[in-house]
Amino acid sequence: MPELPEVETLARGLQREVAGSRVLSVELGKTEFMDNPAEIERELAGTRIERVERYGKFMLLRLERAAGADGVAQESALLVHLGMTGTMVPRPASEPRAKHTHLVALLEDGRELRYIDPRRFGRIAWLAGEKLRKELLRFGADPLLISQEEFVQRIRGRRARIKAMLLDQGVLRGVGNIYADESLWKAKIHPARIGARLTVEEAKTLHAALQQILKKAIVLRGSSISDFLDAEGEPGEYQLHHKAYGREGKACYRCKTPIRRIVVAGRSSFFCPSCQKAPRGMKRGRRTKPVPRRGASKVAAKVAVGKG
DNA sequence: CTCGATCCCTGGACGC
DNA sequence: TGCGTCCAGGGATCGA
Repeated sequence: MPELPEVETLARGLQREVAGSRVLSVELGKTEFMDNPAEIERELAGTRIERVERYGKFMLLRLERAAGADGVAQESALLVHLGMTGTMVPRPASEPRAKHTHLVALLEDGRELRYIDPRRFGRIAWLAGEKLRKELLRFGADPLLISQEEFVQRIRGRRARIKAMLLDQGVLRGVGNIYADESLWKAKIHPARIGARLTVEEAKTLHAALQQILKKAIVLRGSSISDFLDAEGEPGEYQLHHKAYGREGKACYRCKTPIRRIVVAGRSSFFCPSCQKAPRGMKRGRRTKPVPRRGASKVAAKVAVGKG
């Protein structure tokens, strides 16, 4: 699945391969996962891709500035989310198109930039000006840029489970299931722990673990799980370094205890039951056991208005 | 606020 | 070999 390291890898590849190219024409396949297919086709055709960058799990194809409805030039971009199985690759136009190719942008040098996505869990949108700005503001901090202080403050400021928080794109943009589990394993924190109950030390450790893992994964060009390939068609290698994700029943690399899989925040969560101690009140097997909260009355809820 | 459930979708794994 | 079934999972949405 493309998460931050995979998207970063692909965005860097596309920056090398297609930045500066002009799009001559556009062909669309299945379009129900696109925000506004007609607009995408119209706006992309004839424009120039100025640069490609990563934003969370999105790739941003920054486009040449063009006049908006009011005649004033505004910034615009094609937002591409790869979902579970999406990829975007430049290929010679003469090469047969892969099955599930849903967007094809013909470039002036005779290549085509192709978006391929069997499951269509991805998203493609064209946005400009204020709409673009507002869309980007929906997302939280970049996990590679967030300071330790801010990370600790955010994590400890909420009562959601840490796994859910790591996956919440409004908190951190770009972390998905693999890297959430890997960083929690490295930091020795159970995925079902409540964020607000982490110690400052634990939160600091998690911040460091997350950044180290993401950086290493980028160096190794991401994890190739469901046939992820970079812009050159090469698989990543980080999947060979996974310590928790996908290792149910296998020995923990630290203590030999078999790795377990539970569902947290609706997602498979792999962890070492020995290194990553379960929070109190969550003993084995028992799910749906909410921690009783003192003082969380309706009165308190009513007062809690007017907070961002 | 936070939760779980449900839906979207296809391919791969598995059982017979 | 060829079915049918189950499952994976990011994100939107909805009800609790």
